[in-house]
Amino acid sequence: MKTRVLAVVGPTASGKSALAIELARRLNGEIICCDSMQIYKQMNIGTAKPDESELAKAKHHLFDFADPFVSFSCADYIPLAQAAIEDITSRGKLPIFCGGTGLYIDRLFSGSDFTATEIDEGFRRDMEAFASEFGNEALHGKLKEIDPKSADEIHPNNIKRVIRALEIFRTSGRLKSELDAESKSFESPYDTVQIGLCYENRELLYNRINLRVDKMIEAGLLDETRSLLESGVFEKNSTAAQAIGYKELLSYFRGEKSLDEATEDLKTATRRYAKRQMTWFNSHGNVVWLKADGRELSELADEAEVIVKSKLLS
RNA sequence: GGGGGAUUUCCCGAGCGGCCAAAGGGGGCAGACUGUAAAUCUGUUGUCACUGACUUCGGUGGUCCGAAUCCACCAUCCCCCA
Repeated sequence: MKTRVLAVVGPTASGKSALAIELARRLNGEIICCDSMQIYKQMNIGTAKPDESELAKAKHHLFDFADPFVSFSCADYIPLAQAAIEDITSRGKLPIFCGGTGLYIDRLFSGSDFTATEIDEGFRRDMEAFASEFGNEALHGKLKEIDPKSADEIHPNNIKRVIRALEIFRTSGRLKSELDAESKSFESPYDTVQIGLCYENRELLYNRINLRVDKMIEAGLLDETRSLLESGVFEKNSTAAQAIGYKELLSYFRGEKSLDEATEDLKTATRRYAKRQMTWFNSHGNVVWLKADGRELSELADEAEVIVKSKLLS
């Protein structure tokens, strides 16, 4: 019998955290972060990490532990998440993933492993240089020679992915298209259910986002950004430096924009991110959607509880 | 009171007589995604009976075969002199 795992997914600001906590309470579960930014230390307000009172309501894993100066990736995440599942399950509890990083959940749930391939920073830099000198098409041409199938699926302008495909061949001697095909045949080691929060009326979600950003500013996002800025994280090309919430405020600190303008940029970036998440979750995994428009947490939790009990815990 | 400049499609902003439904960017909408994923990338964005037609470039009139582009007047905004 496979290990049962639950996930609460959906776009940013949709109310995932609160629902996950409530479900943890009702179903004897513990929460595991599947958010690529909430894992970092020193990034609290901007990533909307659960606060003290929320942390007190349920046991949380994989939040607030990574060093923002060290790049962290999906491949680093998977073994940690697997260990967390094992730990929680061994104590007779239900692991509940909560977060909006679709790729992490997708790879974890499908039993992917990245151990066959590696990263090669130097190679990446060389390829970037090649692309800027000879053009994206030329770089794409290299991939076409060794792995035409992948080349066909990756747009020439998406340099990062073209480079990764080349990197896979360089570090493992295997083709990305081949590895992808293999991974599709893996059987998931878990029995999973993904509960997604969606808003039929997009404006409602966007309002929540706008409001949350305002609250973040009130809660001291500027100070948090300033200290991260002073620490030098944003000069590093790390994953953490990409977090929405800080980089948009940088133009304010540099005196290029007013606080209002920078705040607007932050809201816009967050809304666009939410849209990308919706696109992802709509086409990955079998998400059971819960309409969240104007509904109380208890109501959503009731519905989610029924779904989980029938689909996962029966 | 006198002189000069501006007004472009949701926003910013090019265009300065035909090749303009109008560059480019932003935003919106849709999509992709297997080691940076809160990242990266793609498509689309006046209307319709959509390989064509129709309505748009502050307003009204005019010049011209033809105008967002030229002229006149009006409106609004900005700058300089008083």
